[in-house]
Order: sequence, then C-alpha cells, then structure tokens
Amino acid sequence: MKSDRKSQIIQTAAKLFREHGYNSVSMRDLADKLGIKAASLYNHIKSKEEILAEIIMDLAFDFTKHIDAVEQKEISIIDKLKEIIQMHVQTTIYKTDSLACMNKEWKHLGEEKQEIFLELRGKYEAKFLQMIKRGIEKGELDMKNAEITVFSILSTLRTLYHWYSNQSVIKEQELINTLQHNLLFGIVAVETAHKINLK
Amino acid sequence: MKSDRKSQIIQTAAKLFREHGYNSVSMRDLADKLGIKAASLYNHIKSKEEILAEIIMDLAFDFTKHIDAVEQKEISIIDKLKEIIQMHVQTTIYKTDSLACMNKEWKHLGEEKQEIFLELRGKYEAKFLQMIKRGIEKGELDMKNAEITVFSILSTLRTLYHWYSNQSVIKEQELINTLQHNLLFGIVAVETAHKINLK
DNA sequence: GTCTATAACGCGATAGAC
DNA sequence: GTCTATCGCGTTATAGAC
Repeated sequence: MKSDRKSQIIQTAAKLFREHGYNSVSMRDLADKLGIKAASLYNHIKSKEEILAEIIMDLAFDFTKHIDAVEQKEISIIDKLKEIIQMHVQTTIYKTDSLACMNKEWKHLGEEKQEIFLELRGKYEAKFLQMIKRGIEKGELDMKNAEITVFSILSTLRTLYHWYSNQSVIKEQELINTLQHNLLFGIVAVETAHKINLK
Repeated sequence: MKSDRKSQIIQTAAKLFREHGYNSVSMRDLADKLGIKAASLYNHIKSKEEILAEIIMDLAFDFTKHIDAVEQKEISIIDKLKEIIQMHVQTTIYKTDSLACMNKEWKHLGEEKQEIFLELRGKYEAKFLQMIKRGIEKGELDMKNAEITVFSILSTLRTLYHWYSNQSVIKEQELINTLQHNLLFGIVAVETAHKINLK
C-alpha cells in the first residue's frame, strides 16, 4: 500500500495542479508546499507524471465502477440518471481537487495512461448514451438528440467543481436535488410550457 | 490595425494553445507551424502572453456586448435565453479555437488582463442571473435555485466546443434548437413528468 | 522581416554525503 | 529520508548581421 508520505504528496499535488495547472507547478513548488526539497520527492515517487497518473486513474476507475453498478439495478431510467447525478455531485464535493485534475490535465498523462483513460471515458459516455436511448424507448424520456443530451448533462456535472468551490453555504442534498430537477425536467414553468405549446 | 501577419500568428497560436495548452506550446512550435524561426515572431508581437491576451480579450468583449444588447430588447425572458444560447453555439462553431483558449487558458493571462477578464465574466454571469430571476418573477420560469441554473446552463454552453469538434455532421440550427429545448424544457417526457407529479 | 547566435533562467531528475 | 550540488536540456526573449 501507499506510504502516508506518498499520499500526502499526491494530495498536495492535486491541489496545486488544480489551482495552477500541471505544467505551471514545478517539483520545487510542490516540495516547498510540503516543507522539503525537490530532490527528496524522488524517494517517494518516480516522476512528476506518475503523480498525475495516480490522481487521475483512481478516480476514472471509480466512475466506471459506479456506472456499471447502476446499469445492473432494476429501477427506472430516471432513477438511474438521478443516481449518476448524485455520484457526480458527491465526487465534486469530496474529491474536488482530483476531479479537477482529471478533467483539466488528462492530456499530460503519458501515452499508455492516456489511452486507458480515454477508453474508460469513452465507455462511460457510451453507457450513459445507452441509458438515455433506453429511456426514450420506454417513453420515460423525450428529446431531439440523445448525443447532445449526454454531452450537455455530463458537461454540467464535470465542471460543477468550478462553481462549487466558490460556494460555501449550499448543502449537498440541495445541490443534488436542484441539479436532478434542472437537468431532467428543465426550468420553464409548466403553464408557460403549455402556452408555448412546444411540448 | 493588425497586420495580416500578426492576425495569422494569433490564429495559429489559438489553434495550438487549444490543442496542447498554453504552457505546452513553445514559441519554437508556433514559429515552426508558420514556417519561420522563433526570433522572427518578435517583429510582430511583444511576448507570448500578449498573443494569449489578444485571443481572449477580444472574445470576452464580444460576449459582454451581446448580453448587453439582449438585455435591452423588449422580448420575453425565454426568448432572451434562446438568443443567448444561439450566440454561444455560433461562437462555438465560428470561433472554436479562441473560445477554447478563453475557457481553458485565462489563468495564464498577466495580472491586469486577468483582472479585467474576471470582471467581464462576473458581470456576464450577474446579468444572466438577473434574467433568470426576472423570468421567475414573471412566472415564465420555475426552479429551485437560480444560481445553480446559471452555472448549469453556462457550463454546457462554455464547454460545447469539446463535444462539437468531434462532430462533423450536425447542423448549426439543429444544435441551437436541441440545446434551447434541453436546457429550458428538460428531457423527461410530459406524461412521465405528470405521473411523477414533481412538477 | 527573417536569420544566427546567445543570454538568462527554470525545469525534471540524479549522485552521493549525512 | 532529507540534504546539497549539479547535470543536461528547454524556455522566452534579445542583439545584431543580412
């Protein structure tokens, strides 16, 4: 297992990478934050890139495991989507820095790691799309273009950390409820929607 | 006005910055792409950072001007939101690289430029929020939390370029229509929404 | 306006003393 | 496990010839 020191390095790095970007954070910056010299870092990690890979890959596998579990459940598509939204919100709250690194810095992974990451990400999106399409078949959902919907929902969930870090007061459950409602049911008042007769 | 060569440098830089990130693109890379030597760039631009500033600030002012114009119009809030969505989609399509730079690389602007950018961005979000709140007052809109709604819609619109660049077939108008519908009216089928009785 | 040459500096990573 | 010292390389930017 990881030594405590290694985890500490990775967590500190995640925070710095998130704030300033992978390329803008030097090993000297990271060492300073930890109160040691840059050379000492190499007793715990092999390279700067290894740090990034540990941050990102762990989280990428978490997402994969979660959507696989949700896929298996025997509940409505809407409830499946709600569970996925909830998982993204919780990851945003409890693993903010790692999530930001994953979304912003994956291009700086080495070739092999990047390939694995993109495969995981692609499969995640494909499973999400399948869920949406199944929802349309079952009559639970209704939209013009399932692909755009997948992108639209995921882009909100993926960048939630941008916005969340500026908020101090909002409660986890309120955030989950509001996003579930907005993303699934929209924001236009029912009576207005009827009048417009678009739906 | 800008010399043709300068515009060419800025456009090429925008594309490279978007693809590899500001820090990962060296002046040599940029010069190579233009078929000259790195030193020659400095006959046209003062610094690497100046290039980034030109890319970003122009676009930031475009967005500000647009929302100001929409604000003045005497149309419904829903129509105002539709116009804003349309403007974001068109910027995504016709100024893809600059938009990507603005969203991903603004942290690498110098201190003063960054301050101006953040002020413009903050005011844009404030105006968007005011529109949403006015929509609720007028009974056109209905949601739990206007702030989350602003974030949610803007995050979809701001990251649209991620997804759009992988698509070759979708037509501009279809993209505009689908996003307007999803973001405003949601994706759940009307009958299902009634059954769930959440709305 | 482009070139060659180079200054001045910061980077990731290593060697070896303690 | 942390330190000092340093290597080798890449970076932005400038000086001056053509």
